[in-house]
Amino acid sequence: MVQFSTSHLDVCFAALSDATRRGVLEELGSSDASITELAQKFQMTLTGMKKHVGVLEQAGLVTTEKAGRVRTCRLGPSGLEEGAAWIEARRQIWNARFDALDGVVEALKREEEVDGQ
Amino acid sequence: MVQFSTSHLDVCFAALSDATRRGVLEELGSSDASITELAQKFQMTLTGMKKHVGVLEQAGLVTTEKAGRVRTCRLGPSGLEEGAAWIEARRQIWNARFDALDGVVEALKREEEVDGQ
DNA sequence: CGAAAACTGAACCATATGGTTCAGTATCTA
DNA sequence: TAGATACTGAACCATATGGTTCAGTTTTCG
Repeated sequence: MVQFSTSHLDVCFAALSDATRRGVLEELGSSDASITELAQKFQMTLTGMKKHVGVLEQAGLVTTEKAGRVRTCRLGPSGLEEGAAWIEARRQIWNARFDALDGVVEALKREEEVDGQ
Repeated sequence: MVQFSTSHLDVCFAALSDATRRGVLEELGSSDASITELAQKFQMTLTGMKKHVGVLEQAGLVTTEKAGRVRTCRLGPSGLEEGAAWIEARRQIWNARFDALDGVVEALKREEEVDGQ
């Protein structure tokens, strides 16, 4: 069974709960960027953006590296895995419960078989 | 392309960023519960737990119904769908980028294979 | 060298969050 | 009807969050 490191899920989901930070992740999905570039894109001071990047970094969602004056931000190596795993595990229980309530027992049965529970 | 209702993702991820609330969701995954029961389980005042339930309800993750004195909480009908969809979409970009970069991706791939559990 | 660019850190501010207590209200139940 | 149970709401508190400004520091470049 997967063990969820509680505190990391905290910071991971908290990082994702801000629209600006999700925007930064999308931005970095298409290309790496400096703090300055991100700050301009999101109409924010350098300092403000640096804080957001700090939060994302803390959550393992991005990594940064400074070369000369410029700190370059890129997507982290596996940041979303844990959060995705937690959500997927919950979703199985979720859907099983609603299938049962709807009277559509097929999915539930299948879940139970796989689950070994 | 999927359009993500920004403000709902905000409240959804924010709701998930607290360990107590994730615990409540797990609890409700096995059975419905009253505010009192949840408060006892998580060693918290009624008022405190009611706030947490309020946050989860706002996020669409639980629904509640009051019968007599007792408010019963249960899992909401589709609360995690949007968050899960956002994460999955990001993960594809994520993984594509790391596939291109090579490196740490092996472990990540293995995770994905096991994911079908 | 000297000035501009890019970041960093401290300090500040308003608001939100996670929790409490206390004082209700509504609903059982004896 | 009286008292216990279950919740509700207001008020409060400490800390966190999202943002700012301002005053640096380090690099780059003419």
